[in-house]
Amino acid sequence: MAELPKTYDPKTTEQRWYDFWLAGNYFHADETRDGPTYSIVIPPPNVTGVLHMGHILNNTLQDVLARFHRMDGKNVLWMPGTDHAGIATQNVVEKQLAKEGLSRHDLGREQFVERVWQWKEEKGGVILKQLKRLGASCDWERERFTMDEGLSHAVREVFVRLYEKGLIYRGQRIIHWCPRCLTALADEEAVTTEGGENGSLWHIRYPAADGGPGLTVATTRPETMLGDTGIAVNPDDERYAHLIGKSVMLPLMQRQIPVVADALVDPSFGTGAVKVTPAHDANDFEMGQRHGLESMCIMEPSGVINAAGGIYAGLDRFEARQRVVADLEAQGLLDKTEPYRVPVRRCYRCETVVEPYLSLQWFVKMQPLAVPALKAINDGTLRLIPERWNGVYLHWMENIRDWCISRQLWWGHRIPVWYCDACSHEFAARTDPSTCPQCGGAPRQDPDVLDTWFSSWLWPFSTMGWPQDTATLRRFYPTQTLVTAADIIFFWVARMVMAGYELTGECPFQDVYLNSIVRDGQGRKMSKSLGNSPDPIDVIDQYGADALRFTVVSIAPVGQDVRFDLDKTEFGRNFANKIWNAARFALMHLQADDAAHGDTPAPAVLGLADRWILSRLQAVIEETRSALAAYRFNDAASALYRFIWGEVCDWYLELSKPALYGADEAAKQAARATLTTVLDHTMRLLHPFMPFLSEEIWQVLPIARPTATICIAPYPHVDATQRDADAEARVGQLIDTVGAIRNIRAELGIAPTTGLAVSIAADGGAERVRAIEDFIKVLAKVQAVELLGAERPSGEPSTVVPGLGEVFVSLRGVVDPAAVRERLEKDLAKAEKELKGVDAKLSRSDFVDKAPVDVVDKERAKATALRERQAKLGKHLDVLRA
RNA sequence: GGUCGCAUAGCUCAGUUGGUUAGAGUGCCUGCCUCACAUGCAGGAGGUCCCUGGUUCGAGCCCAGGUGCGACCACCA
Repeated sequence: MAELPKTYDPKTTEQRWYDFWLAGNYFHADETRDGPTYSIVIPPPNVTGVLHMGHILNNTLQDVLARFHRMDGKNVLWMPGTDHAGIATQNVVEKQLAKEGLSRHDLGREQFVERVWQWKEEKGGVILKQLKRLGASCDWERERFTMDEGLSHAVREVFVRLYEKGLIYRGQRIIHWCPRCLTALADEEAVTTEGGENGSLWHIRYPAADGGPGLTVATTRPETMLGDTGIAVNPDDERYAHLIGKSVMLPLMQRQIPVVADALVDPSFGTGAVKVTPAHDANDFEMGQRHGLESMCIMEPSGVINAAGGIYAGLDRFEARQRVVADLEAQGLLDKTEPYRVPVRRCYRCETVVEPYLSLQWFVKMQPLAVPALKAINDGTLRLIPERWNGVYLHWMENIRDWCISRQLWWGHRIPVWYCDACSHEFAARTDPSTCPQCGGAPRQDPDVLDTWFSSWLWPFSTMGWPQDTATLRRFYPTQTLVTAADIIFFWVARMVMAGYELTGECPFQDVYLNSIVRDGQGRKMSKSLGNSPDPIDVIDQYGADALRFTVVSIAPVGQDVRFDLDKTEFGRNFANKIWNAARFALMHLQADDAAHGDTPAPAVLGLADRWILSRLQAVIEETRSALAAYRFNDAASALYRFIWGEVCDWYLELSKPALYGADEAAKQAARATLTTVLDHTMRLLHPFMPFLSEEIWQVLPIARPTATICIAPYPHVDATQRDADAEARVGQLIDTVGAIRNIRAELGIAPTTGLAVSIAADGGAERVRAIEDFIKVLAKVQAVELLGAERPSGEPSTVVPGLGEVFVSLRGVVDPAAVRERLEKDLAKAEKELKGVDAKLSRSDFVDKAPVDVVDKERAKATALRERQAKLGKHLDVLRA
C-alpha cells in the first residue's frame, strides 16, 4: 500500500484539502435540498479584527458542530461575516489619516466614509482568511458585512418600524460620553474598572447664603461643582433639617443654590449632604428633575470646561479639578481630603475616562422588547449552556434600561430621521426623502449614526435576507445554536433575542453555548496590550491547525475559563502524529483488495482482538455522540483520545500483529478488515475535531468511499450487534495479566531480553487462558505459558486476574532474592493497611446493618481475600528469609 | 452592596446521578532507538480532594459556615 512519511506534516496537507473542499462546494447550504437543517451564525468578528485564541476556541467549536451535523446528514448553514465595528474601525482609519497629518474633518464626512470603505476593501476582514487556515467550514459564498446593502436595508427597516411604533425616541438624558471618541456610549460600553480606581473624596464647605456655617459636602469630582445648582440632604436627616428650603453659597462661583430634601441621599455616606450637578451626573439629573433644579452644562464635549465655568473655562476637566481643589484650599473651604476608591467608567474602545454628560440622544425603549425574551428563557424555548448564565441574563433583562443607540461618529448606519427647519417636522423614512412630506421644504438628516450593535442584533435574520421573505429564511431560520463568549450576553445575545421576537416573532436560536474565556498561563485574560496572546497563525504554522483545534477543544470544559500556553499545543501535535503513525502501520499491511472487505467484517471470521476493538469502537461512538449532543466538547475529544491512543494504538495494533505477521490467511484477512473498519470509523468520528488529518488518512484507506470527501461521509452510528461483552471481558483479563507481568519485570529489574515463564491457574477455565496465551507471550515477552491444574506452586501468586485465575510468574533463576523480598514486603504492607481499613468498616454495626447487602458482602469478601493474601505473603517471606 | 463561579498529584485540569484501591496530560525517576510512532514504548514515585461543622451505613461529590482567588452587576456622591 501507500508509503507515508514518518512524521505527520500538516503544512503539506491542510491547504490542499481546504482548496479541495471549497472546489467541491461542500460547505454550501442548499435551500432547495430537502431534509433537516442545522444553522448557526458566526459571531461576526470586527472587520478590523485579527485572530486571537478566543476566536480559535469559539470558531473551532462552531466548526465541530457544523461538521458533525453535516456528516450526520443535516443541511448545514454556517453563516460567516464581519461587523463594521463603528468606533474601532473609525479609530483605525483616523490613525492612518493622522500619519498623513490629517483629521477626519479635513476630509469631510463623505470623503472620510469613502476612505473607510477603501480601507475595508483593502485591509478588512483578514480574520476571515485566518479562519480558513483553521479549517472553518463556513458557507463562504454567503459572507455578510453589517454595512452591506442587505443588512443596511434591514437596519433601516427596523429603525423605522420601531420609530413608528414609538419604541425609538429622542431625549435629553445623562449618557456616558467619551471625550476622546466624542460620542455617546451605551451603558454596556462604559466599563467599570475592577474595584474602582485610586482617587480622593474631597470635603468642601458651602457657607449658608446668610453667612451662617452652612454645610459640607463630599465629592470625588470637585470640578463639577462649577455646575452645581443645588444641595440635597435626606429628608429625615435632623442635622440639616434647618437648612432645607434655604440657600447656600456655591464657593468659587459665588452663586446661591437651594438646599433640597431627597430620599436618594444616604445620610451615612460622607457628610450626608450631596452637591447636585444635574448636567453631569445621572442621579443628580433625576434629583434636578424632581426639584426643578436647572441643568447647567460646564463642559465642552472634549472635556474642556466651557464659558459657564467662569475662570476655569478652557481648562481640561482634570486640570480644572486640581485648580478647583487648590483654590478651595486657599480659601479655607476644603475641610478634608481622604483617599478613596472611586468607581470610574472608561470607554470600552479607548479606555478614556467617560464623562456622564447631558445630551440629546436616540434611545430604544427596551422594556416591551424584554417581555418575550424573558418568557423564552423561563419556558425553556431558549437554553443557555451552561445554565447558570440564566441568572445573569434574567437580571439584566428584568432591570433593563433604555438603550442609547446614537453615536456621534461618521462610520456606521446613519440615523434615518430627517428634520425640516421650515416646519419643524421630524420624521423617519425608509428611503431618503428630498422634500418634507409636510411642507415640501428641504429636510436635513440627523448627523449621527447608530450603535454598531444596532446592526448586530439583527444578524441571525438580516444575514438571511430579512425583511424579504427569502427561501433562506424559510429554510434556515431560526437557527439552532449560537456559540459565543459570555462577555457579550448583554451586548449581543440578549438583544438578538429581543430583536428576533419583535421582528420575526421567533427566538433566533434554541441553544446558546457560552464558551470558555481563554486566558494565558498565568490566568490573565489574553489581550493585545499585555502581549500575552500568541498569534494563532504562528501556532498553526508550527503545529498544524488540527493540533491546535484538538488541544483547544480538549482543555475547554463547559463553563470554565481555560488557560492556554503555546506548549499545550504539543498535546494535539503528538496526538496527530500518533494517529498518523497508526495509519502508517495499517497501510503497511492493508492491500488494495481489502476494499471489498472494508465495511463491518462478519463476526464469524474475527479473532478475539478484532471482536474486542470493534466492540470498543461502538462504545466510543456512543460516547462521542452523546457528548456532542450535550455540548460536552472536551468529553468527546477525550473519549476519542483515549480510544485511539489507549485502546487502538496501545493494544489493538499490538494484538493484531500475530495475525498480520502470521501464516493464518483467514486471521490475517480478519485483522485487515478490522483495521480498515476501525480506521474508517475513527477518522469519521474524529473529522469534526481534526478535519485535515482525518481527510488525509481517510482518503488513502483501501475502502469504497461513499462520498468524495469525509466532510459529507456519514457520521458513525452505534451498531449494537458489534457489542461483544465476552470479548471485552477476555481482553480485559489479557490487559490485566500483561500489565502484572510487565510490572513484575520492571520492578525486579529483569531485562526485556530475559525470558520468563508464566503459569496460570485457570479458575476461569482453561479455554480462557488458551485464548489469550499467544498474546501474553508477545506483549509481555514471555517464553512459555503453562496451564495449571489442581497442582499449584507453593508460593504466592504474582497476581490474581478476576475471571481468569491466579497467575504465577516463574523467574527461573534470574532473580535477585533481595529484590523479590523487597517487593513482597511492600505488597504485605499494602495489604495490611488495606485490611485495617476494611476491618474497621466491618466492625461498625451501623454499616453492616444499614448498607445494602451487596456492598457489605463485597467488603466481607475483600477482607477474606486480603487475609488470605496476607497469610500467603507472610509464609512466602518466611521461606525467603530462611 | 448584590449575584455567580472556582479551590483535587510539582504544574494544567477531569471526576456525569453519593458506593471497591480518586484519574488524565505534562513534569520527575528507572529501563528501552522492540520491525507504526523517541512528537515514541514499558514501569514507578507523587494526593490532609482548601478549612470547620452537619446529613448519611458511607462524602472529592449533598447542606451550612469560614478562608483564598476570580467574574459579573449596582444610582455610595
